[in-house]
Amino acid sequence: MGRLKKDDKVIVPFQPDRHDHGQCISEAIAAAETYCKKNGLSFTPLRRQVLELVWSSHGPIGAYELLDKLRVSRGNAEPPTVYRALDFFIEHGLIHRIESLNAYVGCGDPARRHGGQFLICRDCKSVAELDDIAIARAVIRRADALGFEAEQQTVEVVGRCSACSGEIKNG
Amino acid sequence: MGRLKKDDKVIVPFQPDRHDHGQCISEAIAAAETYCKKNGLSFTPLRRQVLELVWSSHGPIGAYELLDKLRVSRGNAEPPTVYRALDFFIEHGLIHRIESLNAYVGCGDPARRHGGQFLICRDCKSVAELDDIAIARAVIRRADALGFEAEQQTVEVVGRCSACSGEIKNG
DNA sequence: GGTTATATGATATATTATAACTTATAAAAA
DNA sequence: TTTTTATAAGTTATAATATATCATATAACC
Repeated sequence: MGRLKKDDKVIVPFQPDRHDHGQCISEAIAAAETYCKKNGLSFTPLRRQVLELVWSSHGPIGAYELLDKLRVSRGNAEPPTVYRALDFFIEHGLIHRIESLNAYVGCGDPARRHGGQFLICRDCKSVAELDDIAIARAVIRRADALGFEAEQQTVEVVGRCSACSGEIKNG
Repeated sequence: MGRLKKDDKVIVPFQPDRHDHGQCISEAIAAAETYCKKNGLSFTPLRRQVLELVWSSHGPIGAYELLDKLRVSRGNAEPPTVYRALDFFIEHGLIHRIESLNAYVGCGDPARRHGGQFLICRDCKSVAELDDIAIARAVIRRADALGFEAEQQTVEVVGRCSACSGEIKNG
């Protein structure tokens, strides 16, 4: 394995079962609320609820799965309700859309502007979000060499996480 | 601007109007046919036609747009016809799917195995495919640092191509 | 030629997302 | 504080993308 260098972060690591999930969610919601307050964005009850649902899945979740969960408390919810909330958060960097899964995940670091970088385990479906500046820079460097002004970059890597590849080796 | 180094390629550059398109298509089809022959894959008339249509758009094209074009000569074509052909080519690396656009492009270099790296111009909608080893390596390095076995990586960069950003500067 | 595998045709339906119009709520201006 | 304006949410309908399934045809193999 390589080593982590400064400037690199694993925003959301692979450890779905090894943390206090409830605390994880409430911290994310609090951070989002703070972020919205600072930026004059309205953090409505509906939006809060949608964000909580996204975080409580703690992995990518689809819009319609989200809608089902939302309907538990809001029986009348319809697709636009969910999509509007998702769009709002995506626009402000609080949720990322994973294109290759048509699914959504909470962003662990909304303050720092970044494109999405995801490691997606094809076995356990868990997703780790990165913020790897070496990758981002390599992208910008090449875009620049072609006179292309890069505004938003998305990196989605499919493979096997350490837990899942370990399972095969061991079992 | 930076410089291009060895090992780096621009597979499909931004130059939608500056090349012999007919030749470009026929070369791609010929390359695909050769590739299929070498690998024991059946390059049927239907598949050939779908691949031609993808290449003739010379930019990302959606499945249903493709279906419409296919129906000009095959009035009975239905979605599965298009999706099967697309899936076949994607599986064998002859077509890439651009996730953020739900669209498909011909791959200019099927022999060399690679994930998709795309620069997508938000103004003129043109797409350049890269095969930048520095980017790919940066991704693999970080994945490796996390014990993640990267199998397939996709990089999609949205921004403005040189022609479009030039137009603004000049006009 | 008969058997098997592969490809395509055809019908139906699933999944994901948005348009457009209405009502409610909040923020700003008068 | 009423009016105005902007923003958010409710509601209905439909668009856009993709797949499941079963039937038929074609190619490859024995």
